[in-house]
This record gives sequence, structure tokens and C-alpha cells, in this order.
Amino acid sequence: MQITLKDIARMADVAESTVSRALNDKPGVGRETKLKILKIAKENNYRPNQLARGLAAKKTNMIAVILAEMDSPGNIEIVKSIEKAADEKGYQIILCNTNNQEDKEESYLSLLESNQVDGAIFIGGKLVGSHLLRASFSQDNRIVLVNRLAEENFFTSVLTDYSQGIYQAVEHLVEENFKKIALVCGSRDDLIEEEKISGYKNALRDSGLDLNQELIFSTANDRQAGYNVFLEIIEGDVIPDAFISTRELTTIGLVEAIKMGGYFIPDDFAVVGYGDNILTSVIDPPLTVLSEPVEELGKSSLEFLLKLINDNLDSQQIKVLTPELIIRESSISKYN
Amino acid sequence: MQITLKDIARMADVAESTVSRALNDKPGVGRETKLKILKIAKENNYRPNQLARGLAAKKTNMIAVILAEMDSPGNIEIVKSIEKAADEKGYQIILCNTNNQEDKEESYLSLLESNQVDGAIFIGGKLVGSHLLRASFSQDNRIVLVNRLAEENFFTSVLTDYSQGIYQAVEHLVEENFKKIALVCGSRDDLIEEEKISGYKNALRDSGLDLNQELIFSTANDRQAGYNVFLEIIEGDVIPDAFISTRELTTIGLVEAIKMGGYFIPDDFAVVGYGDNILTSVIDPPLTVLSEPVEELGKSSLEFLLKLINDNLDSQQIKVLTPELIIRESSISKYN
DNA sequence: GCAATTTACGCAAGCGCTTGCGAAAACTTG
DNA sequence: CAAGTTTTCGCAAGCGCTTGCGTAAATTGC
Repeated sequence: MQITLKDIARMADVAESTVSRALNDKPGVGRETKLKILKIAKENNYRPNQLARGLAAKKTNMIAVILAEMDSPGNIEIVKSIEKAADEKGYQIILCNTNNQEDKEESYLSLLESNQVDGAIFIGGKLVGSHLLRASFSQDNRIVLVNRLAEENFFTSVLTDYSQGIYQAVEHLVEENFKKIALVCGSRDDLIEEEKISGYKNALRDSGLDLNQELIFSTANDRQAGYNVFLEIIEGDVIPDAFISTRELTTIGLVEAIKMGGYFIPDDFAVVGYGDNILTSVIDPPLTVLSEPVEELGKSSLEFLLKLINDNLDSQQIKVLTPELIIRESSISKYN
Repeated sequence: MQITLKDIARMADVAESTVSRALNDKPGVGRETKLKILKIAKENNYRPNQLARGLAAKKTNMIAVILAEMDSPGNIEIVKSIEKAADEKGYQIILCNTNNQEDKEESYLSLLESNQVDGAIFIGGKLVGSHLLRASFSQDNRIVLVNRLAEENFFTSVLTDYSQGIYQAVEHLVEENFKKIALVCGSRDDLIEEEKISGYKNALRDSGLDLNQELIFSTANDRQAGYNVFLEIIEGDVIPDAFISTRELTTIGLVEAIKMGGYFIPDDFAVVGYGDNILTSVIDPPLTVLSEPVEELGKSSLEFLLKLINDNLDSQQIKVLTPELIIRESSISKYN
């Protein structure tokens, strides 16, 4: 049997309440007694039952990080950053992977609703809406969204400015003399994808290039999808000379397909990928990428969340971070 | 305020105990009443407080998965497999990343000790021993180790047979006519690394090759370490013609260093890497790898754990799985 | 050295749930 | 239809902790 508060109290010959206060560093317990209690607790390797503690105090010091996809190196970096920040503040994170399944998202949300965690951070994923919304008003929305646009400005969010990022990418490609720039993004019912498209359109306009709807593609974020989209593209009516591929895994597949087709990067097709990670840097040729401020995304999201939790803020806040364009071989025109 | 069991009981005009039994599908509640209770609970979107439930029932249906490194794609795959299996059994996992820090490992162990989780699976990482051991006898060791060798056969474990894997790799390289095969592994105070070395030695012996201690290298598992080890190697006395690199990230760095040095794979150096994942397949040239049975590792570890938890088994079990050699360009001799 | 403060501690209720046990109600059976 | 059996349900204790409140002890001030 586990050793409990009561046991410690008996050993120290004080009341349970005193032990509790001593252990939690709360006022109202004398220096002597406190030391004695701490000593006994340590000697007996006492571990408070966090369930009981959470139940009584209505606070668990755990937060849920709900991840749409674990395969994405960028997301993993965000998680690591959150974890680091949480650790410093005395919070533990519990990581939940939804694999882009909406029902799992809902089921993980019940961690919040059933008080197992003090708050939740959602990383990526589509906005499904209904259940999130519901949760948000049933609870006092201790929820932060990372890289996910909500329909209403309902949730505190930390966002990467994809629009701005894509804009930069187009600009860069135009400077390198590419003229037919294709955009490969995710599902169009995802608001964040519309953001990308809007940046793309703006940049084309400002560069005096024509917009061709046929050069905008939507795919899933996996390797095969990236591969397939290229096959589709080269059989299409209008062949691009450059790609902006905005999702990590898709980009990998796309590059493979290009090479497999006997084409060269950047000679035949320039490529701008997404995410400054080991994948995009290892692939041949090294990819020019839009680099997400992963560290900052994680840190800020945690800070926001703690503010929501502790200060009981109910006003929502939004922070927008700009990605950085990291230029490598894959987008440098040979004929420049 | 959250709606509670008591509320439901009042609304249904029955006792709390009846509601509890109805909700948990336990016998002793009439069909009529049960239906009524379920209906009311659903209508009110009732969510049991899992803390209270865990406290009372001494069971949380959550298990901790404690991960030594999140950067490793292989580990991520194992986690996903565990998660899938857990989901089917009605368990939720909470993922804890230690970043190879022993103290974090200990702190996460307290999730177990403080009853927040019903069991824990450790993936990878060194055996530190002391605290794990301590935990194991304080609790009735509801712990499963994946790819981690314990000093005593104390814990239920699921292991990849590295020795056997490396043996295969050497054999393959020998067939391809490589004669000076270097082994790049992790820290030698890790028992599992000794396993690798033992497989390496056996294979050399059986192939009639001389063992040269200078061809065994230990490094951290990151890209830079892999890079550095190659620099070190080519300045050494004895230059290998092939590498078996047993850790994912190290392998990437090693390959980069080889290419950066102006050498060719496999012409100048053959490479056998570790882990059949996107990284090793995307790199140029595609790497021959030892492929871990990630799916199976995850699945079995969960099964073992549930057996420990539910059947209260105290006997430890060990399952050993053999990695598969996937042959790609990086180890095919041109002169064969 | 005695009243007024302050500090240290214990009491007990309560967090939301589970579960053993006993009583009432609903069924059997001959 | 009475006695026995089974089913349905409520009572109450308890899981291990926190916390408001009240009182006793220690401290201060003059």
C-alpha cells in the first residue's frame, strides 16, 4: 500500500492539514514543524496522490497538448518547446495524438472537461468547430490554438502568418525568374489553407503575374499525396516551373516524384518547401523552406494558456508570428 | 460549474450509487432505471470527473509512455502503435518526453507512483537503474521496457535483437566484399549498445575478419555527432570501407559528412543505417537499413502491460523481436 | 506582567466518485 | 398464497487530499 498524507501526519504527530500545508509551502506552519514534516516525508519517499490533490484543489498542474499529426517534425519541435516552458512553470504536459481524427480530438477534450488537466493546447488540425465551441462555453475556455484558425475569434491563438510566408516565397521565386508558380496546400475546407492561398494571390498580383487556378492544388499531408500530385500536375494543361509546397510530408513526396520523373531541381522545377527541419535539409537538393518559428510558437502558446488558467482571463488573444524564408539550392535559378 | 453524479442522481430521482452503476454498466440496476439515467446523463452532457473516479476506483485507464527521445522517427512509430492498441482496449496514453534526462524520467515515474496512471511503458533510454528499481518494488511493477536492457531481468520487456540485426548487417557487407567494417553505436554504458557490439564481434569472427577495436565508435544520437565521428574516423589510423550506424540521427550526420568530404556512397564507403523511416529512405543514396519491427514492439508492449495491470502478474516476461535488413543502394558494392 | 496581536496548529467538511452491505420490492415456486 | 429467491436500489463509508475557521500558544507592546 502506498504511503499517504495521513501516515505522515501520524508519524510526525501533527494533523493532516499541517502536513498538507508544510508540503505545499503554505503559510501557517512553524519552521520547526515544517522541517520535521519534510524530513519524514522524504525519508518515507512520500508521493502525494495527484488524483486526490487534483480533486480537492481543482487543479492538476497538467496540461494537454493535442496534436493533429505526430509525423510532422515541426509539430514535434513545437511540442518540445511547450514542454520546456511548462517544465519551468511546474506544469507537466500530456501529449495526445489525434491523427487528424476529429472524434479523437473530442475524446481528448474530455480530459479538460473531466478536470484531468488544467488546460489544453491544440496544435494544427482543421477547425471542426462544433465540439470545440461547445467545450469552450461549457468550460471557461482554457484552450489555446496553435496554427489553427477558428471561425469566430473565440479562442486565444498563436498563429504563423502563412499568408505572409507564402507571399515572401512567391516574391523570391519571381526574383529568381520563375513565372509559373504552383501552390500545393492542404484541404481547402481548412481556413488556414485559405490563408496560404490568399498570400499566394496577393503576391502574384503584386508581381504582375497571372493567377491560374489550375496551379493551386490541395492534398493530404503525406508522402504519397505529394508524389501523386506531381503525377497529376505533369499531365495537366499548364505545367509550372516552380512549386511552393506548404506541408512537410507532401513536400517530400513531391520532390521524390520530380526526381523519379527524371526532372531536376531547380533546373526543371524550383521547389520551396515548408519547415526548417532535418527532412527538408537532408533531401537532395537541400530545400529552400519557409521556416516556422517553432520555438516561439510553443513558448507563447504555453504562456497564453497559463494566463488563461491563472488569471482567469476570459478575453481571447491572438499572436501572429512570421515565418522566415531560408534560401537553399532548390529555388536558385541557374539562369540568373 | 461542472455537472456531477449527484446532479444526475437528483434529476433521475435515484441514489448516486445507482447512477454510478448505470453509467459503468455494472449489474444491479433495472433496465428501466438504467435507460432513464443514461438518457438524462446524455442530455446534460455529463462527464464523469476522472480524478474522482480514479481516486475511488484506484484505476485511471491511462498509461504513461515515457520516451527517451522524440526526434527519433522509429520511436514515434512505436508510440503510435501503442496508442492504437491502447485505444482499442479503452486506455488512453499520456506521452512523456525525457530528452534522455534521467531526472525527468524519475519525475515522470511519479505519475505511476502517485496513481495518475495505471502503468508505464519506457521506450529506449539508458538503464539508470536505481530509481527504476526502487519504483519497481515500491509499486508492483506495472512497467514495461521497450528496447532497453535492464541489469537484472526484473522488468517485463520487449526488445529488438540488435545483436542479431548487426550480425546480419555485417554478413551482408561481407558478401558485398567490404572488409573493414566500422560500427557506430551509442554510449557504451548502455547495455543495449554492448549487445550491438557483441553481434558485430560474432559476425566478424564467423566471417573470418579481424576485429579492430579502433573501428568501434560511440557517439550521441544526433546529427552533429554523426558528422563529427566521420571527421574523426578519416583522420584515424585505420580507415574503414563500410559503416554500420545504429542510430537514426547519427546516421544522417554521418552520411552528410561523407558526402561533404567529397566521398561517395557506396563507392568509397558503404553505409548500413538504422530504422526504415522517411529519413533514411529520403537521403541520397537511399540507405540500407536494419528495420525495427516498430508496430510489433508497440503492440506487444501494451499487451504485456495490460496483462501486468489486470491479471496482477508479477512474473516478468521478455519478448525479443528480430530486425529485418532492408537492402538499398548504400551498401551494394559496385565491384561485385 | 497583562491585554492585544500575531502565529501555529487541529477540526471537520468536502472534492466527485465507487462499492459493500442491507432492506425493500419484484419475482418465483409448490 | 406464503415462503423462499432474486433483483433493484439506497445508505454510508471511504479514496487521499485541501482549506476555512476556530482555538491555543507564542509574541508583542506598554
